[in-house]
Amino acid sequence: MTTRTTSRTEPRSRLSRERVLRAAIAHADAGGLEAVTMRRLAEGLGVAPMALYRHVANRDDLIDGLVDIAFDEIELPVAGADWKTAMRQRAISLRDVLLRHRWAIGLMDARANPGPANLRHHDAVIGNLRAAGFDMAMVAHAYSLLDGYIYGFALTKTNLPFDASEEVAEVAQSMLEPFPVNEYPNLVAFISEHIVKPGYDFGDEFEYGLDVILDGLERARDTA
Amino acid sequence: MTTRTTSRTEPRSRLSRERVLRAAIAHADAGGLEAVTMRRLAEGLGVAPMALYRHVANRDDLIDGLVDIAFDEIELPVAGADWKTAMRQRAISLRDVLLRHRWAIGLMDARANPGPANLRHHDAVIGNLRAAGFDMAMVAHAYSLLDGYIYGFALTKTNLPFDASEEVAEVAQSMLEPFPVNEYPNLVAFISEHIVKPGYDFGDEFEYGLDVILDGLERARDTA
DNA sequence: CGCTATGTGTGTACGGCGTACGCTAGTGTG
DNA sequence: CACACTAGCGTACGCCGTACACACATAGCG
Repeated sequence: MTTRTTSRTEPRSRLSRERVLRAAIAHADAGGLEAVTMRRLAEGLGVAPMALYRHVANRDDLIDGLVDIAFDEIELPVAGADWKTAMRQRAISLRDVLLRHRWAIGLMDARANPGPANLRHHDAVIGNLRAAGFDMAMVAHAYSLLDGYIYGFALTKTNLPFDASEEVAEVAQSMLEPFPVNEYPNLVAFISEHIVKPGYDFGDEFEYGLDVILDGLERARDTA
Repeated sequence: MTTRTTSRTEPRSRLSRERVLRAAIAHADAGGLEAVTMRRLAEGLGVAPMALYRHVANRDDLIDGLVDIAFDEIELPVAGADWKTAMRQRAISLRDVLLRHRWAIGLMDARANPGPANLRHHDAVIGNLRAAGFDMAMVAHAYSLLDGYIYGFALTKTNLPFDASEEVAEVAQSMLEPFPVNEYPNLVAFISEHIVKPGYDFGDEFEYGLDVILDGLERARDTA
């Protein structure tokens, strides 16, 4: 019991920007960004809605805070390592963060007010590529290709209207049901002969594509 | 004057799903999906909000309609052409659609109720790759890599907090302003030595990355 | 012509949202 | 003790999607 002040003061529960952000992340992870409403947040924290505005300027500022927390969760590329290893690991880490915090996907590169974790991350990636002999133009090429792919893959995987591979078959069937049989023969063949087969998992595609990209970038750097 | 019915009937303006969707696209293109509210739509069409519900089931059904219109705007891959040419052209067309209809980016692959244009498009792409000698596994690899990149690039470009290259310098400066000088040396060098230089345009990165991917896929198919 | 069924547009209302504004009560510093 | 500062609150406003019951025009039919 740290009771230095006279009266009992607050035994716990004092609000703070940190507590608000943590509650917001929990809501967002569970129900998407739209589940993050000031009223629900306040209720969960046992506080009136307007109390939140003492700690965040408005909903947009709150979201800026969420995004920087997400950036902070990305493993920075290991400084000394081979660039390909380092980029591969940071790509996988970024993908993991995006799948853990689906709400972040459209936001990570969209904030006009980036936080420190955001800037630190980009600084480290650029430094790693530069150290590996990429010139500025190749850094720009590599960054846009890698991040485009990573964000796009996470976006696609997150948005797929099914979760587990067991559901695929029924979802696919209900999608095609309203249309004449054989209207889309290639699509039907692709789904029935490959996608619904045991062992296929869309999530596995990520590393295949990543390696195609990394190999391509290496070749481009070496022939430049 | 096609006056077959007795009275003057309606001189114009009868509502229809088509008219509602067209109005919604205009709003979305101008102000994003959040600008598409039933009330604003109705006002623009000179009609009461609830009138819209005779033509769309609800806001979600309306968005399903928008997405299928976007799919319909993608040029299908030319059937007879070399696969690389065809994929390149369809990728560029898809990117153009996504940049024209930014609101579509998170939605194209997210609908549980895809429309006919959506299915027709995927059927054509799969058919083209199959005809070029890609086996089912390689079709899956190629599709996920290409679409991941295309969606991700569009997402990134759309979200960048600046539009024209002239603004880059000031935006970058205002981003870094709150932080100590030399806190992010690699990032600062990258921006000042490359991004703000005349002639650099992030939009140009798209085709560079696209060609890296297409070359990588070709190599993978041939060595399989 | 009149009668009736059908479908299109309307008015009202409800519950939820973000947040502006002004108040209160408790705290830390002199 | 006085006082400024701060955190939290209550109220209110103007948005949002949409449920529901109704008005009205039209079309089919005798």
